[in-house]
Amino acid sequence: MADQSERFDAIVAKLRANEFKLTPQRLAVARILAGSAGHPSVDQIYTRLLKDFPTISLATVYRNVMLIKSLGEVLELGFADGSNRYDGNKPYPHPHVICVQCKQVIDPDLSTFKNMAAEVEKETGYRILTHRLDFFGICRECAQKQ
Amino acid sequence: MADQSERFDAIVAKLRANEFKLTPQRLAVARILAGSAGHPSVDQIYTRLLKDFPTISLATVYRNVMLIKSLGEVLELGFADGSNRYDGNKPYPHPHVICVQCKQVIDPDLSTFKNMAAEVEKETGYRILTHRLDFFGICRECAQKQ
DNA sequence: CATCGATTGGTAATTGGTTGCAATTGATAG
DNA sequence: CTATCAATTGCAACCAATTACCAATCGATG
Repeated sequence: MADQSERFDAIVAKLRANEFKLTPQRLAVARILAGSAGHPSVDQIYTRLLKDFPTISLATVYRNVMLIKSLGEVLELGFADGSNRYDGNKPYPHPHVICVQCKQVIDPDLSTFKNMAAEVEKETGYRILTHRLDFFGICRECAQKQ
Repeated sequence: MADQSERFDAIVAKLRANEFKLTPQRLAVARILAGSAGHPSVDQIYTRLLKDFPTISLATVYRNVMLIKSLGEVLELGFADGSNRYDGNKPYPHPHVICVQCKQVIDPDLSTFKNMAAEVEKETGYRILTHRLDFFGICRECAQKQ
């Protein structure tokens, strides 16, 4: 995992560079995204922020996550069921492992996943822009609860 | 690509084994899925069927695709934008390459993607059930049209 | 050929994440 | 202190793929 405060600083720098105001709500969203513990959904970010900002609006969280995403500082993981998870800690494509029961999302360390995009370009003639590699399974905790 | 008629026969065998009636509409859906040329959406299957079955209902296509999917004979590729593509030719997880412009979906031949699920299980302690590997890019045809 | 449950066709309803909008707030400059 | 204006709030509305519903029809069987 990348350093959390470094990532926070990078996001804030991008916001500054594009002359967006640094409101407390916006900074709080940035701080959570910089950590991205568990790859939170917008709703989870919203819930966490309610403690410090009891009147914050869900719309505000949406807008700020989208704003930071538009600056390239957060990776959006959209799933077929309509749910979205966000990773501002490593805002570039990388493999994920998702527990289908508790919905936890973690980053595995894969030694073998290298230059596969290059191989695909050679094989297919496509110009590859991005990719997704997701593994779906049951985490240790959920397996024990059975 | 697996043999189309073999796949069709396999799907029909599964339908028979589970005592579902072999209606013309159902068989036609099975035939398209067995080929899965271009990894069609439900709507694309529906449009193709309109030529032979001018009164077929979209609901019928949905029902039969879902039925064949429930028998494990078709792979569903759900995307974050809500679109779904189906592959009854290779109904097991495998890599895909998607053109973000024309939405064409093809199957690349990847030599390096092997036993990655096993590596993930070892690394994370998860019991891996399935996976998705998607590359998004621009196909040759769309690249030239620019 | 008769029977009966499965299937079909046509359409309305659903769904829940996301966005639009009017009103309000709050930070900043003068 | 006041004016200004972007940001935020709170809620209503959206939206399109999918599902539910039900009467009419069909497939399989003996």
